[in-house]
Parts: sequence; C-alpha cells; structure tokens
Amino acid sequence: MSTHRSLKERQRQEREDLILQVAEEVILEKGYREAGMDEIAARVGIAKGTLYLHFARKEDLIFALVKKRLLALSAKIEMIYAGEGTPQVRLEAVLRLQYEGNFSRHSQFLTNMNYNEELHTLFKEKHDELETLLDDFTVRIKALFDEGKACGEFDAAIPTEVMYNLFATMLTPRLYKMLVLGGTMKPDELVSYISRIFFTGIAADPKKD
Amino acid sequence: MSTHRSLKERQRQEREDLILQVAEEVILEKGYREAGMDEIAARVGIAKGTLYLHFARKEDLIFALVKKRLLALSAKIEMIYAGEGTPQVRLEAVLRLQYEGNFSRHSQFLTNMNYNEELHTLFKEKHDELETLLDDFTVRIKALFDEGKACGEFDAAIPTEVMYNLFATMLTPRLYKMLVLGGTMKPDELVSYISRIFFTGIAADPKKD
Amino acid sequence: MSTHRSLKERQRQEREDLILQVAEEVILEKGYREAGMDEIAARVGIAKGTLYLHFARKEDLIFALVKKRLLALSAKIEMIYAGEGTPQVRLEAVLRLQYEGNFSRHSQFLTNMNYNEELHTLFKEKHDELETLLDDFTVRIKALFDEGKACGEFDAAIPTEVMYNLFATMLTPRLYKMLVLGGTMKPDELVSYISRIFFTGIAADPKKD
Amino acid sequence: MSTHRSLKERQRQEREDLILQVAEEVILEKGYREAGMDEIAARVGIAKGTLYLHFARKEDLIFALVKKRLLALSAKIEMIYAGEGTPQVRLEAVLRLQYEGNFSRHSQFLTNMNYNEELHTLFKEKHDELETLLDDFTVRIKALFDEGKACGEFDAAIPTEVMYNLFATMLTPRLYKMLVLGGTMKPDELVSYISRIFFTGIAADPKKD
DNA sequence: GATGAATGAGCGTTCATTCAT
DNA sequence: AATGAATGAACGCTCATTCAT
Repeated sequence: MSTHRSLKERQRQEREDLILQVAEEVILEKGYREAGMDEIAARVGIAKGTLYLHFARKEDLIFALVKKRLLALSAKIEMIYAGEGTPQVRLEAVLRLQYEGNFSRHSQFLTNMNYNEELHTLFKEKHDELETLLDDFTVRIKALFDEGKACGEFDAAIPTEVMYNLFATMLTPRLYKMLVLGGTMKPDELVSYISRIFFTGIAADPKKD
Repeated sequence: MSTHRSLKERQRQEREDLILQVAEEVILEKGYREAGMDEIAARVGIAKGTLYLHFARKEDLIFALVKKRLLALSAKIEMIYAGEGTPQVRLEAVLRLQYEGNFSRHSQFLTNMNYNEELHTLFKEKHDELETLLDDFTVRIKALFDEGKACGEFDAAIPTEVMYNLFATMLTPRLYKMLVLGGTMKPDELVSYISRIFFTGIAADPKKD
Repeated sequence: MSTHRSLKERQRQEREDLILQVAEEVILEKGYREAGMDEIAARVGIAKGTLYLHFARKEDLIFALVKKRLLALSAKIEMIYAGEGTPQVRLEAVLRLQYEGNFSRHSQFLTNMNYNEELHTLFKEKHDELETLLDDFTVRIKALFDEGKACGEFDAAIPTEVMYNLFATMLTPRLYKMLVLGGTMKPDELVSYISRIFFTGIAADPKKD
Repeated sequence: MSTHRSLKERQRQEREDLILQVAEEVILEKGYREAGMDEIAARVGIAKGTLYLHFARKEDLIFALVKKRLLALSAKIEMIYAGEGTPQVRLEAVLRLQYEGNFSRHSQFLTNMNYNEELHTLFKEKHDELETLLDDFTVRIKALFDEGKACGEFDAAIPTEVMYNLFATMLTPRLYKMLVLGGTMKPDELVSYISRIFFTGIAADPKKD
C-alpha cells in the first residue's frame, strides 16, 4: 500500500518534472507570454486540465520552474564552495559548471527571466522567497571573493560587490551562445579564456608583496 | 509649399520620436507584452488610430525603437572609434558612454530586448536588417581590439571574439542596476573598476616584451 | 444473503440521503451552478466517482433532490388533508408546517429552484414527471378550497385557482426570511398574521348568508 | 459638434439599452449562468469585444440591469405614491402596474435575481448600493400602509412589516405566470381578485368604528 | 464497489488591428 | 490626416464527466 502510494507519488513527481522541463523548452523558444498552457500540455502529452492539477496557475508553473533552477544552482554552488582549492580554483569551477551540459540552458532560462520586467511584476508577491533563493547563491560567491582577498589572491582594493557582479555578469549565456553555439570554440576553452582575463584582472598586485 | 511640406514632415517626425520615447518608457516599466498600444497612445496623447498611421504593427514600433537605439549607439561608437587615443582609451570611452546619462536606460532597453526570446521570433523576418545594424557596432569594437593587439597593448593570444563578447557583456545594465541604482557607487567609479579589471586582464604580458 | 443485500441496500440508501442533504445545503449556500460536484463529494466524505455511482449526472442529483422534497411535502399535505377540521383549519396547518422546523429550509430550496430558469431548461425532459409531483400537492390544496367554498367558509365568487396560487405564493420563504430570520417575530406569530389576513380576505361575505 | 457628440452619445445609450434588454431576455430564458456573453453579443448583433466596451465585466452588466429595473420601479412607485387617492387606491395602482405590460417581465427578472443565491454572493461588494435602491421602493410602500392605518383604512393591529412583506410577495410573477400566461384570466381581473382578498384581509375592523 | 486522476469543451476576458466617420 | 468604436482570435482557467486501477 505504502509502496503503491509512493509509486503513484513518484510518477506524479516525474510528470511534474517533465512538465517543468517542457515548459522551460517552450519558454526558451517563445518567451514567457507566448508559451501557452495549451501548447505546454500538448507537448507533455496531457490535457490542459491535467496541467492545472499540478500547477493551479500559469504563474505558479513559472515560479516553480524558476525556483527549481535556482535551487539546483544553489546546490551546485554550495558543493563547490564547500570543496577544496583556493578561492580562484573554486570560482573557476563555478564558471565551468555554468558553461557545461544543461546548465548553459538553465542559465539562459534564468537570465531571460531576470531580464524580463514582466516577471518582476508577476512575482511581486513572491519577492521575499525569490530573494532568499538568490541569497543562497550570492552569499557563497561573495564569500569566495572575500576569502581570496584575505589570503592575498585577489586585490583587496576592488570592492567585493564589484567582483561579484562582474563575475555574475560573465555567467550570462551571451558568451556561450556567441562562441560555443556559434562553433568558434569549445566550452572549456572559453572558460579558460574568461578565467584568465577575469582572474588576472582582479589579481593582487605582486609588487605589493 | 515645400516649406509647408517639410514643416508637416518635421512635426510628424517629432511625434514619431515622442512615440518611440514613450514606448521605451512603457516597455521598460512593464515589458513588451504588457505594454499595450492603448496605453502608449494615451501617454503620447494621441488616438490609437494615429499610432497605427506611424507604425502599422506593434512589431514595427518595437523594431523601429530597437533600430533607433542601435543607430544612436553605432553613431556614438563611430565617433569614439574615429577619435583619438590608444585603443584602450577609446574602449574606456565606450564604457563611460554606456554608464552615463540616458544611455544606461537605452542600454537596459536593448539588453531586455536581447534577452527576450519572444522578440527574436517576432523579428525573424527582419533578421538580416538587424544583423547589419549590430554589425556597425560590432565591427568597430573588434577593430579596436585588433588595433590594440597590433600595437602591443592587448594580449594577442586572446581571440578578438572573446575580448569583444566579454566587453559587450559588461555593457549590460546589470552592473549599473546593482551598483549605481543600488546606491553603492557613482557611475564613473564603477567604470574605473571595470576598466581596471578588464584591461589588466587582457593586457599584453610585459615579460614577453 | 437477502439480509446482506438489504443491509448493503440500506447503507446505500442512507448514503444517498446524506448526499441529497449535503447537496441541499451547498445549493442553498451558493446556488446550483456554484455548487460543485467536488465540494458536495468532499462534504459528504466520499470520492467524486462514488457520487456518480449514485447520480449519473449533476442534473439527476438535483432532480432527485427536488423530487424528494416534493414527495415529502406531498406526504405532509396528504396527512393534513386527510385530517380533521374545517378547510381553513387544515390550510392553516399547511401554513404552520411550512414555517416551522426544517420545512422553512426545504421551502427555500424549492422556491429557489422554482425561480431559477436554468433548472426549467435542465428539467425539460423530466417535465411530465415534475408536473405529476406538483399535482399531488396542487390537487389537495385546491380540494380544500373547493370544500371550503362548498361549506360556505370561503367566498365562492373567488376562483379556486386564484385562492390556490395566492396561498402557494405565501408559502414562499420571503416572509420567513425577512421577518423570522430578521428577528422581528416568531414563526407562529407570523403564521397567525398571515392566516388572519388571508382567510379574512377570502371569507364568504356574511351579509350574503 | 456638440450635436455630433450628443448624437453619438445617444446612439451609444440606445445600444446599451438594447444590450440590457437582450441580456434580460437571455437571462429570463436560461438563467444568469447559462446566459453567455457570446450569446448576448450575438443576439444584439455586435462582437463580444463591443459588449466589453459597455460593461467591463459580466457582473457589471447584470448589476446595471438590476439597477435599471429597480430605478424604473422606484420611479413608478414614487409617482404613484405622490399621486392622489386613499392608501388602498394607491397600493392597488402599484399592483396594477406590476401586472401590466412589460412590468410583468421586469418583475420576473427581479424576482429571479432575488431568489438566486449566487447573485447575492456576486453583488456582495455592491450590497450597500443595492440596499439603497431597494429602500427607495420599500420606504414608499411602508409609508402607504402607515398612512392607511393612521386614517383608519387598515387594521393598526397588523404590523406594517407584515403588510409590506405580504404585499411584496404578491408582486411576485407566480400569479401572473400561472393565471394570466396560463390563459385563465386577464391581468386586471387578477389584480381585482388579489386586491379584494388582500385589502379585505388587512381592513380595519368595522366593529371598532 | 470505490477511487481520484485525467479529460476537454466551454467560459469570461484581453488587446492588436481595422475602418467608417 | 486623425479618431476611437468595433472586431474576433486567442488566452488562462473551471468543472462536469469518465475510466483505469
């Protein structure tokens, strides 16, 4: 019985994941507004009504998707943060993460959502929850920069805020789309260029040693 | 008569500019889809029908706006490109331009449009014209990086494509919004931090001299 | 076995009664359309599918409820009709019946249904059956008026049809809602006022005796 | 110009009236919920969007209709109230009004609305405005009963509340539908029977003179 | 029998676009 | 040229009904 339950529950969860995955695809193709509930349902292979058994409102579906992507990102960042290596090594790992596999797609989704003013309006009520989710991410990255400064790896004269935001800007999918999808280079080559430029740029001045 | 003509024509042009300006405001506030033709017309102070005398479709209005902003940007870039100073000096001028005055708003508009997949679909037909407009901008910036490499200012080992796209990424309004609008620092302070990091990062290795 | 059968059958009947009772409550609270099958099932404590084992369509549920209330009413009327006393005394008993206990609720339900055109459309197929049910009620009341005329209690110059319909109109819950629920008076006070007015109104003219 | 304006305005008003009239028809045929905006628009001969230029929400359309009927009713009642004759004569005029011409239809509409619990929920926000509209009607009728009591026409022992509510109950379209539409008698015959019964019923006891 | 997840027709509402004035 | 009333396709969402378990 409990097995039955958990089987059902697992199937439900799997379908919910499928819905989110399909929704992400459609949204990446057409944008949030053009992504109709009808089309998402059709692509998942379920009826519209069934979609509404999982998410009572379109807004909730989108938010669940954003949340899922943010949580996955936070978890990865957390692992890297808790791992070994100098701050630079770990920040490079974050870069690599973002440019590899599906994360590039997830990253594009999150970036698109972030630059869409419409969603900021839509999520006004959920602002606090969103803030908390983003904080998980922000705090770790900033901590790595602070650590780097403390151990003389990064230039303490540059505000952590600047380092963090510049770094976050580089996680944006633009570079990936233009250079990797454009066929110019492979992800790891791109990451090594970015790393080289960025970490040379924020390195502590060796003369001051 | 011809004076009459051109007077009318000028008035028409002025109104068209006003429409574009208002449209930009509304779009920045609410996003493209939420910006209704009704509201734009009302804010301009004209009837909805009149709006359609200027732009036959909402799509055309948006495209005209994107075009206008890209042309203005290109013109500024062209001036800087044709100006004096080392490549780095001129690229820093581009950065300053982006972070000052209204350009921060225009920049935000262009970035939002860029990250909105909906518009990419919408502009499919006009893809070529858009490409040409973007080229005007792209070519100049890349030329400056190439020039810098040639004169030993920038590291020739880093592909120009990488430099260009990284530079373009930093013109994104994220840094402006987080740090300047957030009240942490003034635009010129931010520009000098970015410059320092970026140009140190791409500088030619002095040991190799 | 037959005992088993009839036990099961009794349980089934009990549940059906419960469903009807709950449905009446929900309909009185929200109206027929707003009363969802989901909510009725939930309040009864059964699954929605089970509801459909009892009533194949929402329409059937409503009709069964109307039928049940009409039958109960007819039975009571029949008892009163077959009872003792002058026609007026028995008609007063009908009035008292309507204004006391649960009948005020049932009366409200029947009246609401009667004034809801939606249901008249819905019951088009069942029109004849409904007519028969209503007749049971109508015929007895009319008979009492005729009897009253015959024995000189009521004015024979007033058509029985008028007496009957006026009487039926007064069984409407309006008076109950406004005066009893409004707290102005008790049910039996109200009934005695109504009786006094109505029966004085239709009384045979004493001068003509 | 002003003529133009008022012409347009008049046409608009005429169409709005037509919409309300059609809506009333459809609602009387099918009930409030089954009366779709689509069908109302189609019967009026306009597009659905045009309907929404007149009434922003279905709720508003219904409320406007209720309001219009109540105002019309109040105006008529007011005229009768301010007219000549004993209270009984004037109350009889109210009865006649209700049973003649289109008023019988309007009366049916208002009664249906009144007995539909769904609408009470829908109009919760507008409860106060509705109350005010109803008061215009209620106050006049009660005043007539009080006047009748004062001049010895009606029995002062019967509370005005009872008289008023019983009278209002008789304005219900039941009698009209059963007896006039059923072909049994003409409206004025019906009114005279009702009057006779009701006013005899509430008449002051002549013995007390 | 009992369940409740799944269905999809149908509703109210919006808004880019058209066109008679 | 300028207007704004009129349009109708398309959307998000609901809920009576079905059916595999």
